[in-house]
Amino acid sequence: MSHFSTRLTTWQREHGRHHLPWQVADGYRVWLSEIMLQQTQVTTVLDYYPRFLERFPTLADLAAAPLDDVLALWSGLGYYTRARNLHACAQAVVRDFGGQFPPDPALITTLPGIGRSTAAAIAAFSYGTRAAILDGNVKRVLTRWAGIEGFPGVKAIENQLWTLAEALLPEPNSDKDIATTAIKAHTQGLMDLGATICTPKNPTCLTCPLSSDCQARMSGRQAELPTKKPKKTIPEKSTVMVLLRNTQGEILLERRPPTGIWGGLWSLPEVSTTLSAAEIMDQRFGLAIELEPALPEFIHVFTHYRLTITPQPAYLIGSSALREDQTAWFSTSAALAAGIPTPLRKIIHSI
DNA sequence: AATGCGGGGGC
DNA sequence: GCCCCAGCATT
Repeated sequence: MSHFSTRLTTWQREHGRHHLPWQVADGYRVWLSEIMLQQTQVTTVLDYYPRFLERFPTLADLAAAPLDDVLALWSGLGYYTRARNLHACAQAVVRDFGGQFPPDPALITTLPGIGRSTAAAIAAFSYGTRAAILDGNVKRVLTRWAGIEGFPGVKAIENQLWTLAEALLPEPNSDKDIATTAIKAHTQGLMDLGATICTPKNPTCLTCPLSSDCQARMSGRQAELPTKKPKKTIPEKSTVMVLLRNTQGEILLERRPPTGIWGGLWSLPEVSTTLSAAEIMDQRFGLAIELEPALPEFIHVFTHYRLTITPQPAYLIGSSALREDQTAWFSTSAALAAGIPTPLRKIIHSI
């Protein structure tokens, strides 16, 4: 029986994915893909990635751009801290590393938005650096192959998986080209195996290069491993979003605080109930408004809570003058082109 | 060590 | 509905 990594890399070269747009030895493109792919499926990223690269062809372009432009292109992708860190990271790479990612993962992890696994992926794909990744795919492959019980999100299990991932890396090779090629095929192989063979449900073990000594397969525990995340009931929340339009049909948007949900995005002002909407809008923005009938409420689901949103249309009575720079009037087309959360996109499309 | 942070694909 | 996705930062 050949070594784990030998079987994996051989399989990857024959059956793995080779035509994803970020499979290039270019630190900028690799990094961008890795950030977009954090907790986000390949099919989703395939939609955003080319648009982003078209607007920001180089890392220097991204570093020089306004954050708002970055958020606009990230709109709908979620986890918006990633976009803010992406922008800050581009500037840090220009400032500290002359515009190129260093090949050492220990240096790469110091950059904003890049943790241990992402740093290893960037180093491995860009330079062939010998470093282990540990994403959702790898956790699934390794817990099954080694028969590791316990939710992989728990620190002790995760540490165990990191140790195993390191131990399974291809042996160092004095031939630099052989070594880098092996690292790339190994790293890509783990991801490809998790995505196409060792899937969460109904893994196709018959075509898996690791099945002969896979502990889960040998004991028929493919469905039990990896151990599921403990379930928790998610809370229900509700909000009223004030859809205020001026005489030109523009919408009042407010920039959200940099941290918390939808951090840094433009969104509608929120109030707790429709009853207090007019009063709050007067107090907070100095705007006199008149309410219209509320639009149908709808539910927006997050990973950690469900939010019932009531869109509350209103029109302006007096002046449209704004006293804060965190608020602004947007035409509907300008709003759709800005960094806004998905529910607001939905509301604008409904009016 | 646990929690917050989006949105959607796929079943 | 439910599970989970090329995780990280913060507490």
